[in-house]
Amino acid sequence: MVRAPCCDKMGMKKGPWTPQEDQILISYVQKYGHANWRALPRQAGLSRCGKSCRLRWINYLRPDIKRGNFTSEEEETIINLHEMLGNRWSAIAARLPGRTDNEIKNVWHTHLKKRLKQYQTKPGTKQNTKSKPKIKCESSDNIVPIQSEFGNSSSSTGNDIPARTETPGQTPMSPQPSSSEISSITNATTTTTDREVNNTDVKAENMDSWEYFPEIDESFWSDAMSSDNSSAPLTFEGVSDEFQSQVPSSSVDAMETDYGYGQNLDDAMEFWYDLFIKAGGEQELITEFH
DNA sequence: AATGATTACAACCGCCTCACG
DNA sequence: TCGTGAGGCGGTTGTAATCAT
Repeated sequence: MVRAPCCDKMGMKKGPWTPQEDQILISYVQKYGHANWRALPRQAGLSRCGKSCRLRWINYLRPDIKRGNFTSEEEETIINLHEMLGNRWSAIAARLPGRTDNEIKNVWHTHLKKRLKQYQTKPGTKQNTKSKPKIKCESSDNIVPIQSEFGNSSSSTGNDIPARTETPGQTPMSPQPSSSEISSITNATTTTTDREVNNTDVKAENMDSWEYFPEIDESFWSDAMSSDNSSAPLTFEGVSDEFQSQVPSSSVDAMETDYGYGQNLDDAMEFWYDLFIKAGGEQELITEFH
């Protein structure tokens, strides 16, 4: 089914929004809500299509939007979530309050991807056999995976990194990144993040390695997908006893709260993957899903 | 100061999913 | 079951701002 874009309608304005249009949209949404985006512009007196109004509201005008630069902690979170979720920007945004999928997508493409690729392509960089890039963090023993193969992440554009020279206030790009350089990418050492949990639990065993997280290949996901039970909640009993023994029940409770546990297969996969990562366990400990 | 290159980000486009009749 | 409309998502583009030469 092919449908003409709604903005093709005659008279629909395109391009940047004016402050007046913003004010009209804000006033209308605050007064009447946005139950029907398609009807909204006509009712509000805007010469925009509903899709444009929705986008403007969600990405810019919402009162809970957090403006300003991303913090290093937020960037680290994006990197970690992208490692797990791939280009599922809305899913990543759901875990970053006040940030939109569009904003995260932009910061990924303009900042993070290029920086990570810079490190990835440097010869002599220690990588594992599957060439998954790893970044060594400021505290010397904090190591974070940057991209995964199964994440189908956005490194396929083939664009070269521009040979831009360093400028004040800009993140330097040297062939062998120093710890301070790396910290500009992943600088959270005191917040409660996934990686911190990992650090606490696992880092002592991996002090000299670029392998921070255990290797996970695609069989992890294919095993899960092959269960073909997308509507059934995945139970804790669906994971091997050996893995269960590694995970405190309090961790499971907390993760269930975060993930809306059992809603669908994707959620459950994320749930167990995160749990698996936090536990610092070995891949083979998750062998089947119910 | 001029100009071209690069970056940052708002906005658009097309496709997909889901609800509903 | 199928067609349709609407919302949502990810990819891409347009352009203003910034920087380097």
